[in-house]
Amino acid sequence: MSSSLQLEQFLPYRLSLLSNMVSRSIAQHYQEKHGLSTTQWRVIAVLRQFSSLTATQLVERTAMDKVAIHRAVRGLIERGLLLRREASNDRRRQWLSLSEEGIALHSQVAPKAIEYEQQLLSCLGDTERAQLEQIISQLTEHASQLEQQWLQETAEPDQGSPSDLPQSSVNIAGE
Amino acid sequence: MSSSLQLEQFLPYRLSLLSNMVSRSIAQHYQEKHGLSTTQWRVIAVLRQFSSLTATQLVERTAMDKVAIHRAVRGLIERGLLLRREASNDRRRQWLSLSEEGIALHSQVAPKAIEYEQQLLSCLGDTERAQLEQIISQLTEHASQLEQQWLQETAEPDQGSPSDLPQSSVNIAGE
DNA sequence: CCATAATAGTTTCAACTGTAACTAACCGCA
DNA sequence: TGCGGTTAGTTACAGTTGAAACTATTATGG
Repeated sequence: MSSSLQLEQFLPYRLSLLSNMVSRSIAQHYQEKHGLSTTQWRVIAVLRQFSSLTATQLVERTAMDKVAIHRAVRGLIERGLLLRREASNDRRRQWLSLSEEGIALHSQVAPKAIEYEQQLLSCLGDTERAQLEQIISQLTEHASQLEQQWLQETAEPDQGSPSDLPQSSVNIAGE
Repeated sequence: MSSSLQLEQFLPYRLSLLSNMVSRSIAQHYQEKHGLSTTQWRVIAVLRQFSSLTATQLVERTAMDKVAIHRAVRGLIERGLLLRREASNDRRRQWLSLSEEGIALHSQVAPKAIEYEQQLLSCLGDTERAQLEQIISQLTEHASQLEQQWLQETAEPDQGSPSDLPQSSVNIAGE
């Protein structure tokens, strides 16, 4: 029983700390030097890979919600970093792609991001990196399933069993 | 060279995805069932451990900024979940502690959080869990150092060497 | 075909968040 | 004692965020 946790021991909390720190570090760079939000940078990164996507496809690929994508895209278009043209077969859709300037910006920022990743990982050996990759994949997939479950549990409208699954009577947790 | 990354391969992005998923799952529960924000829940969790802390100590222990803590605390006091009394020796400070109701609430939420952590980790073997713990610790410490560095780099007001450390000329990155 | 539903993108609004400024209390040293 | 500097907590404000409503267009099925 690894019950009786403290906040500092609690995996979700530690993950959140780490992730925030990492995000802040990189965001620092592209925000202050290039005036990009995180969402905007993600849009650019994804469009560099896929050349041309619709907003909905961006939503799928970046795991951000459509309002966020909309706003990011609007800002990028205003700055001339993105091009937009209507899809010929469906006038609701519009294809988005990087402009020359967008590509140029990407090639300024991407190396920095990669550099950061390298530096971050430099504290791990090759084996550890492989383990990390593997573990994150597993956790992500599993967490995605759990999210569904927990979402439904919460959504249940009636009494049923408010606190079934009597669980360790213990101490803490965060996040 | 692990250059030429795609967003889905980029560690900071993957970390962010995982962390958000995990946070959302748990937050789901204490937000919808108990009307607690993440910060509020963290405050409760920490105060359950330490019985009595000042706001400043909470800031240190939760890694959230003082305005966030202030607002969380105010909300909790209004709901009668927290007690506040002025420190005798320093009238600026005030000791915060859980009320009976606060403790009761904690004992409703904590098991759920622990249960979630258990479920999440159930997709890993014992070895993997140990590795994960270890790697996260290392990364967190290292990331904390890097954050300082990158912060300074950005803050540098002059030209100096805008892009020293010529790095892989490559492809992508997110976040 | 027309009516209904679904989808893509956009707008609105209210809540949340962080930065910076502010107030009150303490500290230290002359 | 009293004045600059520091610290604890609070407030104000401006920017960001997400849920839900809305518009325009396309798909469906009777």
